[in-house]
Amino acid sequence: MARTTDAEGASPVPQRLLAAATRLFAEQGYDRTSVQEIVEAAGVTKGALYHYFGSKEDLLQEVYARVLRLQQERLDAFAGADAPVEERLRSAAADVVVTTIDNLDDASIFFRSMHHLSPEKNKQVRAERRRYHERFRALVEEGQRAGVFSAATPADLVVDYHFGSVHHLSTWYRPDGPMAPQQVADHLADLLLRALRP
Amino acid sequence: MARTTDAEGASPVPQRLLAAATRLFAEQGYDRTSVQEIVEAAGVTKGALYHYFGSKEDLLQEVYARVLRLQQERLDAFAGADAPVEERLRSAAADVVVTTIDNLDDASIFFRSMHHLSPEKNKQVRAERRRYHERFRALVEEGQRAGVFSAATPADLVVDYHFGSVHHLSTWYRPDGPMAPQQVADHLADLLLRALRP
Amino acid sequence: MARTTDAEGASPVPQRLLAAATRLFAEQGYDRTSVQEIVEAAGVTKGALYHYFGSKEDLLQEVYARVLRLQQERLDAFAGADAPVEERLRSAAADVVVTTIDNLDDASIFFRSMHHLSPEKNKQVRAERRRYHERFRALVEEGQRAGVFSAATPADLVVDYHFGSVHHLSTWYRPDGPMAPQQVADHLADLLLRALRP
Amino acid sequence: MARTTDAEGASPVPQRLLAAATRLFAEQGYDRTSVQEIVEAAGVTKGALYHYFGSKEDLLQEVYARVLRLQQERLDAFAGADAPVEERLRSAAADVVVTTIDNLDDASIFFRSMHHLSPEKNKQVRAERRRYHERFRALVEEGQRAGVFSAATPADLVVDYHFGSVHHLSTWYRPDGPMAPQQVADHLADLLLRALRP
DNA sequence: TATGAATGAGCTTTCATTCAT
DNA sequence: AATGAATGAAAGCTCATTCAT
Repeated sequence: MARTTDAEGASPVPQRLLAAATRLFAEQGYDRTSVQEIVEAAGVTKGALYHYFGSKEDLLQEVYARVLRLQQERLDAFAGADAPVEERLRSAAADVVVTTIDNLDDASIFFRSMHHLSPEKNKQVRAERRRYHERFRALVEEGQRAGVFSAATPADLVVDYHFGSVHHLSTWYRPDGPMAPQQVADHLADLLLRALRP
Repeated sequence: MARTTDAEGASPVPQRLLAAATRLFAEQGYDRTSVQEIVEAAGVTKGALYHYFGSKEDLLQEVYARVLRLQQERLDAFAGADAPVEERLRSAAADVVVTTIDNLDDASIFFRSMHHLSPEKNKQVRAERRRYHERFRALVEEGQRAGVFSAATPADLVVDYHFGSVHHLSTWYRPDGPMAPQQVADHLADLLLRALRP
Repeated sequence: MARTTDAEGASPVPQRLLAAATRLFAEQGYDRTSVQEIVEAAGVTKGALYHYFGSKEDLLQEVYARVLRLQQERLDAFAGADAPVEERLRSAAADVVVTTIDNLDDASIFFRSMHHLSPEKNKQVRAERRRYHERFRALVEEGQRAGVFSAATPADLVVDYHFGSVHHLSTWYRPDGPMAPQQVADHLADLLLRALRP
Repeated sequence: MARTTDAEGASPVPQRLLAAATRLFAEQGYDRTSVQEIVEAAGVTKGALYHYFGSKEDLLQEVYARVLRLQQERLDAFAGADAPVEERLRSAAADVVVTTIDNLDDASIFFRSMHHLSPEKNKQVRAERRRYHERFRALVEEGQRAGVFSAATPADLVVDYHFGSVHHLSTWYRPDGPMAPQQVADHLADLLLRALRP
């Protein structure tokens, strides 16, 4: 009866399905992953999947929702801390790197599979994504207004510059490589802060 | 025979197929694009496609090959110019942004569909990609050795930092938005150079 | 008889299920109607349905049984009345038209979905149907023996001729059309009686 | 390798598919017939079916189109003949009965499966059906104006009365029964003409 | 009396690819 | 050089029914 690690008995069925889907979507991409593979990995049948999720796409959306919620919570915590703005930006910028590396699966899916969502759901995800972006941008603008950050570059562009590098992590970062997640995070946050020096 | 895309006097059919495939892959993704759609868009039949290309995947590889060759040529030109290293880096960094925006289709495909290539072909593409990365890194290292760039961050990471933002362009840049390609390019190059200030 | 909507609370669960099934089978056909739709329309769950009915097919059979019982009762009343045979035939022939129009849903199901019943149940329904046919035929034969109806056509065929037109009603009759049910009934009964003139 | 009677080699693939579908739809109904059954009966694969027909529904529509064309042609011939109106109506009314009996499969499908067509296609079929009805009605009206038919009943209703009995044939007529198709046809046409006597 | 999670078989349709011509 | 009929495997999804509670 032994199946894969996500197999039966361990946790409630919806969670098992979500975990299996996350791993497989990240490994193979959304289109290349069949519903059959997902249910086999989760140790259930198709009927069970469709009992809990309306469609394969719904499963993808749930993955997104979970990631977005998590990242937003962390950003809010770091951005709202009681510290100078440059420290808050640095710690938030580094944290998103570490979190992303710790969940490279989620990150791969995030940037690669967004276009598989229906327009409607895509809009929803983009809206939440926007909230995240804006919270980060507000940090940059706060520093620019305070004069501790250069205002030479529009804050929007600064945010996209940094998140580009986060997005890119899943392309090049390897857990068995020479750099620890925290090291990478420190370097990337440092680059951001240095770019913002007045 | 003349199999390459821009070669002399080749039949227009392969080019038409390549162009159609590029557009459709960018719009819908590789998996969501059927061979039938491609041949219809190119105005030929399936038999013709399989006469020129061994498989759908071959078509994708050709798209990659074309993009990679183009970008490598441009980088070589900028990096090898007769100018101070900071100017050469700035112009190369800005140029890749403009070129990417001018060919957002290619860029979308590039970062989204790489994993659809077979391991063998993937290796080939990664090798060429590596050459590109290394030429860029060499520029950074040259500046670091010369003391005009800070050496606080490993050059590799600097390159990935910048290319992350380039990669990210297809996610957020809109041609009808407020910023012209050159403006975006100048800002992003500026951020890079500022981050490298000693 | 208080059948408000099919929603919960109004009437006993089996009736609610039967009413919902009747409407949905008529609207969409037996195969196109899912058990899920039926229980939702009836405001209960699947378990409840399977508590009262052994299967989806049983539900269909109940619909048939109800219709057949009703029509047989009416025919018996009209055919056994104390009146000349031509009046009894005319009123019975007209009544089945009015009753059918008043229950077009039942009629649609009757002629369209009979083949969904298992052979066993089909036989049962056909037997009851036969009883109905024979009571009607007896009326015709009575008139033929009495010389008030022409005997040129076998009574069986006469009955099928008339019931063909009744069957056909669900194809063309529209409640919002120009003719009232009773008008249609009078015309069709008249055609039958005229065809039987010696 | 022996398959059913519709199997490979006999006739072109589309015809084989159409023939197999007609038989199966009539025997089991549209919903109960799987695409798999059709292609097996025709001795081809699913891919072949979808090469020629866009969908299962398209197959049904083709069956309809063929029947409608045939019946319209026959009616036009009989109605336009050079003979007294009562003879033309009688022969047309009898012919549709014989033709229907000769193609009981088509008739079963016709009246049982119309509602499986999409609204769009249903409209198309209804329009052609209407043409047929109107040609027949014109015959009745011609006789009514000429005074050879009673005008007591609206011509529309007369037509529906007769076609009800034709429609009904697939419910009761059995080829191995006591009456030959032509006998049934003569009786039914006779009933119609008798009902129309002034 | 009633729930609803779970099953497993079956459904229609899509698609990259082959091959005789 | 090019066609297009045909394949065969796999896809996402539906559904009547069961059963522990």
